[in-house]
Amino acid sequence: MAGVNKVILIGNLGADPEVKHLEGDKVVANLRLATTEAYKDRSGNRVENTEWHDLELWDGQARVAEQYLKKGSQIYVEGKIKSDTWQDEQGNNRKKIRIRVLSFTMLGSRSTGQDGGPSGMENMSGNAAGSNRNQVASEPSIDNEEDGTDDLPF
Amino acid sequence: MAGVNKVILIGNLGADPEVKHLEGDKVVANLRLATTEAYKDRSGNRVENTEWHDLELWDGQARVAEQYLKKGSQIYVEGKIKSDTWQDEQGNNRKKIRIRVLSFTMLGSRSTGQDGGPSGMENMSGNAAGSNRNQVASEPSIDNEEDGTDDLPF
Amino acid sequence: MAGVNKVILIGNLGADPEVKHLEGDKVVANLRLATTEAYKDRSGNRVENTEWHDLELWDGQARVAEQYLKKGSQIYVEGKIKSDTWQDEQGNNRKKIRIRVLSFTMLGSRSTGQDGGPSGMENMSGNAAGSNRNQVASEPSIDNEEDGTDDLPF
Amino acid sequence: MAGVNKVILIGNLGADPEVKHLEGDKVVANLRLATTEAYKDRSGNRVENTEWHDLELWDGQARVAEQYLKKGSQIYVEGKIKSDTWQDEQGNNRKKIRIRVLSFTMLGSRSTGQDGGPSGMENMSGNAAGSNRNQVASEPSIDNEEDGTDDLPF
DNA sequence: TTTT
DNA sequence: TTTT
Repeated sequence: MAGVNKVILIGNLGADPEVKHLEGDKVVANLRLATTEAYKDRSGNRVENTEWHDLELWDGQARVAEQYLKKGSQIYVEGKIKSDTWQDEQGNNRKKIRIRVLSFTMLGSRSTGQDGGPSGMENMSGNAAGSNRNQVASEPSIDNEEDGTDDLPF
Repeated sequence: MAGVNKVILIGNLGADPEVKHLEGDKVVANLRLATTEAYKDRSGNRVENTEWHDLELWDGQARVAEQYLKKGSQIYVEGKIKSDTWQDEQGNNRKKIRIRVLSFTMLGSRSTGQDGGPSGMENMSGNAAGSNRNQVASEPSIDNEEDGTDDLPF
Repeated sequence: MAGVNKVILIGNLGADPEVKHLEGDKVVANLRLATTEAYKDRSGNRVENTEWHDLELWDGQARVAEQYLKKGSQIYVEGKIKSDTWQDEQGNNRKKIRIRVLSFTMLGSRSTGQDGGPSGMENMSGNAAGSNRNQVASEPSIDNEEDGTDDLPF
Repeated sequence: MAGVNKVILIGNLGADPEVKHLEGDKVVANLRLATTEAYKDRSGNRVENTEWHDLELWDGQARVAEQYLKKGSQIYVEGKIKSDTWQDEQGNNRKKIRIRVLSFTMLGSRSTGQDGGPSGMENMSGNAAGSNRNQVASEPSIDNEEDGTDDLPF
């Protein structure tokens, strides 16, 4: 008991978020995130290795993702590992792992303009994504007033 | 903007929690936590190095700590670095750093049953302390003022 | 570029480590780790949810795991997500995710002395598994061949 | 025993790195890092709160910091809390906390030029700072094959 | 399949 | 001041 299941990622989106608006005001967003590491192999050659992660966000987080993230966005993500299991057509047990995102933050979104002034976006995203509210998160089917309006950048 | 300030500790309490019940139902608990690392120096001798951390817990967390933690308890802690600044008697600027605990979990409390106690204890603590709260985050049915006013203790 | 891919787990082993000694002195250990979270559903009922993780350890770490871990052991794990992909018999693309363990620490091994064993064990494991190595990592003045032999508690 | 002392930060440098080259090829860099969180107070007003951290890097990390970081740089940092204690002029015991950086990564340093091609810098920093080598930390003398063969199990 |  |  009393387990810990925590994932921390920094990477870039491989595509725009896929967002589904479900009944009852529920929203889910799926993201593909690439984390790349680089190291030198035995011969001293630089090797790059990219891992792709399937992220799942709900409700407030999903709405923020829909609005502010797009292909290429660099984000910091905090979440947990979550597996879905099912039987495929052949009756084999299958398992798929997703990262259930509990909080995220946009990175490096300095509005290109070195000092173009606050685009507002970063702040809003910062606020909404809630790097610091990462202990808060959102349960899909749950009225999640913690962050409440906070997950919504308005 | 959009920062991350996260601390993860595993260690043992150097003393029983110090708990203060304030007006307005607020509670604050202060803990001293030791994290010990061991390594071998150049001569191959084992060296131990202990770092002491000042932890601060509020309200729900503080109450759980008061009830279940004591000197020697091993815990997993998640929180953030928080500095207090003030002027000392000589008028010098002083600064003290504390870890504001956002969640914790009791470890290794294999009911050795030192002194009995409800076997359900770990669960309660696990649940209440919310090791899982931070993964799960929102307790559906629980008034979860966490970040709310909680970051502003007064 | 410059990604982060980090996993932090605390849980219990569902079985003894499976260890394979390969040619060339290489060793790999596979562990099944359960992380359990508890929360209350909308009706206020306590719900437990367990996630099973496939861990993979190499060489020094694997040897320590082989020697000191067993079914039921509670450990802290730090690692990264790593996917294997292949084609199954039907020619479908398949993917399996594992946690590549970079360090681990035994927890709560308060020598209840289930079956005796060297009381110094925890230290050795602590040292060897190197939970602290990853925090210590490089000591400025120390020739820190990293994980090298250092992962071996001898 | 077997403690964990881990700090994860994302923020911006308040000033250029202060670097000291010591005898014996040792180098130490000190950084001031700001992590900002934003939340809404009880009245719904947006509040920003900035925490300043004193970071300490050694050798390889210090050299990379010296070369690539400057005031305003956004970085991801992994390290541990480390306290220095001493007596001040009045004979009072004083304590100062620093974050000993074990790895860092530059963020958002997309060479402004959307696709200006690899400036090289990011890669180098990525490689050197070793977001992924973050369990490894600074190799005094660099050539950091640690994970090297280790990530390649054969 | 663990743990409480 | 903890723990091993």
